[in-house]
Amino acid sequence: MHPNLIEYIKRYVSITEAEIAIFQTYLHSKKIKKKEFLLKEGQFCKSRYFIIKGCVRLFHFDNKGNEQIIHFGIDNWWITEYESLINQIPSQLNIQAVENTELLELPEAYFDELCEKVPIIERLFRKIMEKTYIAIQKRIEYIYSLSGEEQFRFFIDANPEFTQRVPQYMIASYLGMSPEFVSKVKAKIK
Amino acid sequence: MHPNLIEYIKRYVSITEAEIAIFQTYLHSKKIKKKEFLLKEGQFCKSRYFIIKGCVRLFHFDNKGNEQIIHFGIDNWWITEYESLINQIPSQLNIQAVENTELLELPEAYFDELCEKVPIIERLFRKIMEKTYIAIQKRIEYIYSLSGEEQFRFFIDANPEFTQRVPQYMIASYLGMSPEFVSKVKAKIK
DNA sequence: TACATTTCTTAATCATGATTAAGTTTTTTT
DNA sequence: AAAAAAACTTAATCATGATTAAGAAATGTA
Repeated sequence: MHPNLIEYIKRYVSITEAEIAIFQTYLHSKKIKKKEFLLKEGQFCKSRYFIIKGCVRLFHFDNKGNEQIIHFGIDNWWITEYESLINQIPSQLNIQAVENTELLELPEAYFDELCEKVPIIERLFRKIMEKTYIAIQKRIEYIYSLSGEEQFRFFIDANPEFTQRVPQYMIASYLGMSPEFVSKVKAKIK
Repeated sequence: MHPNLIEYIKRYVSITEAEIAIFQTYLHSKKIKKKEFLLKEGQFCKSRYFIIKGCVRLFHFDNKGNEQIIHFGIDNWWITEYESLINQIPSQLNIQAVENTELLELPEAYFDELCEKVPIIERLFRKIMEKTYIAIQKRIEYIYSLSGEEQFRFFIDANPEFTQRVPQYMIASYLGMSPEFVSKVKAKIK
């Protein structure tokens, strides 16, 4: 198994070499080029993906036809479209590579089987979900308590790596702001 | 075990009578009166709570000293403050009863033990978290794609029971709007 | 190197929804 | 039933950040 994933897992749970070996058999690696899609609107999402290296964005088109970025994924993040994956319905969202991206794919079809063989995996994903939930709840807190300018400053302070890797207009979209406004705030900061 | 919780569990996983019986031994019932606190800022959150009947709100005070409601919990919802519970840090949020509320308390101290005895519980909570995550991600989608007026209309259409049970200014706070604005929109609807 | 595409910037105007300030209605308490 | 407190309404003014429109800079491609 890729050392990044082993290290990631060990941040959440204790796991044996044998358990890792079994987990490994359920994963296969995948590479997508910049601008390629991992999932398109209307398709069924059938896997969870661990990003070894790269960056993807999860987005949809809002009622006015504007791209709205829901969130990003970068190195050492799990990413998937839960609504499609869990409810087995067509995805309303797209997952697209922002950079050339190297992933590990964990197909959902065998996920329950894996959890029965290696119950610690169930715990791992329960804990990942809890952390993810804490993060998204904080995001809502910031949306409501900070001004647009404060949100942008906070984002670049908290995620300096994104600022390098992701075009500014995508950060604007993620933060629900117009690119023009971000440009104005940026000019003010310098 | 309370029939509401049994029914709730069965929506997510298959569970035997024996497993329910074990789960039961980890729960104790609790009642809080309207305006009483389940958790106060600064305290450590040590349990997950299942609401049998009633309504609570999870809120904090923002930088301007305004109450900001993060979310509500009503009948047949699990509620807790995950950041405090998982990271074992003092809570930044309050949980307060909006109505007299009847709960089942599941202490976190024995949660891992319970999951080892009854592994299906780990799966149950993993699945609950996934559903919860889908819901909160949709909330972010609506925040960014709907106008304030649309968000309010959508909320009351999707949650007519809340409109009856929760004061209007709390719904305003949950939606990140001023009570005056909600009042204006409501007048427009009639 | 030149051309094309993508991304970013600047500035003017406009709209949504906050704030302020009264006043009214409803609910709770005495 | 009266008084007090809590919740809601209305209307005027104001601010944040969107929209529009144009152009500049950066990046990619022939």
